[in-house]
Amino acid sequence: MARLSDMIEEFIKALLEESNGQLELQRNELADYFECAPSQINYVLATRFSLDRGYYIESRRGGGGYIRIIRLDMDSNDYIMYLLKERIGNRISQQAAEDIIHHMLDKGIITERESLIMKAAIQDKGIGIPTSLKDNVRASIMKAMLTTILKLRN
Amino acid sequence: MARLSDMIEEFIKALLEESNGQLELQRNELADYFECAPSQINYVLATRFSLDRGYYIESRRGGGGYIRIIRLDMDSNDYIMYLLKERIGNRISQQAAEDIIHHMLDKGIITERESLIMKAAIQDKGIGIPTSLKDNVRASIMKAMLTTILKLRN
DNA sequence: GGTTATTGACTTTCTTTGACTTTCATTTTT
DNA sequence: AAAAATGAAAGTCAAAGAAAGTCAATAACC
Repeated sequence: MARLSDMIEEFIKALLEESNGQLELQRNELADYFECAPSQINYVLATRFSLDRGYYIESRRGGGGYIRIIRLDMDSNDYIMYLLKERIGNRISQQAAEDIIHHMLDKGIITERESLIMKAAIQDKGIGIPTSLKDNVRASIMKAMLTTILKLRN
Repeated sequence: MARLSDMIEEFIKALLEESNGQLELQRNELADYFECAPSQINYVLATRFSLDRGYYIESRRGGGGYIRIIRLDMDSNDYIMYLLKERIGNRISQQAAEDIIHHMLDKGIITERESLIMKAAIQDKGIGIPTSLKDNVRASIMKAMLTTILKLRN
């Protein structure tokens, strides 16, 4: 039972592929095409095309409005440095960490197997301690793994 | 009069047979089919399709949700099963964990890169919390990663 | 009597929808 | 020409819907 959101995600990714990582679309048009509420498009953008997943969104309202989706393309080493120095502080949610791992896989920094091992390591369920500390422990683990990956690349 | 749980177990096993050891199902659908409470399905999964018995379960909630059941190849994975069931309890030292990872690398179960990522994830330094809990957290993480690897080797 | 099954109420997670708001461009009034 | 009205977008947020999870109470079976 394919989810609508997944179909829209695939559709947008195919368009991005064709158009070299950047595209503009009309929210209502797309909603019409998929016969859904316009706000469904926002949901897909928020959950599947977030910054952590490596996309940047710009838009404009009013007549002639649009939504522009940009696939970010940073050098992999720079990206990992950015994650270590800026993105991950001393706490990070499971969702955000998963999105980052997803993105690293997308960029070919890690293999699929590696991505699954990493996701296992940062799971709430995996980290068996008080919720208040989970995000902190997760941040530490994530940074330790990223540091290792960075080393591997140099 | 065979017990309901046994019937459901048989049913799922037959499906697994047909589908080469991996299948996806809808909890409510199956519960409807057997005219039982949905939570009965969870009971069957917990008691008959546990990791101990060689199955791995994944699921997702919400619209388009599912339950995925994966039959693991117990024979070729007996070392990992041993680790999960016997060797690693609810605590493990960094040294012991590293030894295990090293051994898995030696046996060709994981790649060198994977071994380094795993070691990063279970380092004392990686896990930034009170020493008293470190060994417990490490055990959880280790088991989560091993479980994932089990699935990968299927 | 103790273990194993079954059920149901409640919770959590993820998705979809719709009502309402904001922003911008164009057209109409004054 | 400036101001006001209109219409055409996109944004927000909360409610409804669609699954699966949890847990404790009861029931059934050795």
